Amino acid sequence: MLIPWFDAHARDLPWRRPDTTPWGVLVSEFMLQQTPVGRVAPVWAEWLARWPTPSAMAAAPQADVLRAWGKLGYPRRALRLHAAATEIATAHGDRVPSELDELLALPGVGAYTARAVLAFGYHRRAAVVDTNVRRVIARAVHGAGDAGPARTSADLADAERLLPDGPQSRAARYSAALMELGAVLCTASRPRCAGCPVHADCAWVGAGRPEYTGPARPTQRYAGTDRQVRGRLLDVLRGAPGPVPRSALDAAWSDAAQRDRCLLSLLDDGLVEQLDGTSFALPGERGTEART
DNA sequence: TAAACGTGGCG
DNA sequence: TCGCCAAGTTT
Repeated sequence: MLIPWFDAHARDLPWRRPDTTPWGVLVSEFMLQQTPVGRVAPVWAEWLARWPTPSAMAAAPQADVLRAWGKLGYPRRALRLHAAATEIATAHGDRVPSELDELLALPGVGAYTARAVLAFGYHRRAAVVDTNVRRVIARAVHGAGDAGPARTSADLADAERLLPDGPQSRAARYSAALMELGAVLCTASRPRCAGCPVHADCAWVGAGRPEYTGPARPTQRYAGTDRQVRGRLLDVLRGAPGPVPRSALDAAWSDAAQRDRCLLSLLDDGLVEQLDGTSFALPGERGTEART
């Protein structure tokens, strides 16, 4: 019932097209780590057109990759994807690995992304546990109002137990369907149980849809945080055609102590390079003259 | 294990 | 307006 529903209602996302390569899937999964589908789609298309293979991306300077990443957020992901591309190009013959342990060894690839590549890139039997699947399992299997704190190995075991027997491609499709269910129907707020293909078997519905009772997720602020300051600084570098003088970065945030601390952390993360005493640039940037 | 890590849309 | 939330990973 879940797969037929998916057959009929799956969103037409660009990375789901049949001609998408495992590399295309890997790129999409990096971008989708904490960034909504709607913002990823246009950027993903540009990336695949520009860098259709891992080696193509590996050949690009990090600065180009960071600019192309734009405002997707968490730019360390762009650096890790570039590093993964380099490793795939040099150590895997330019082919995205199709073994779980090899995928997990790539920078920026964790339990979710590795299995997503197996399922969506290679149509292999793999349980994917993301925020959507965690919520669906919490409700449909355990009758809870929502997923509480991470229970990583238990969720993975639950998800694996749900996978249908038979061809691996069918289990892979089931994984996609489970995610889709959480993304479009079994949503965090106001789930649309009417029209849910597993409504009749849902433990949460069976229990009368009880409220979530677990601990509240810690609310994370953004305004005034180092994350915002780092974002501002990086935005200056992305927007400039080349290296910028320190004064350009100084203008991005008034609190000098916080600004300096954040610049140091960006340098430490490899997201920014210092070219000389007074000029800064995205890593791998060509050109040496600072512009005002 | 908890905290850090960007950004923007929506109710 | 503002809190919530979005296909996580790393340290």
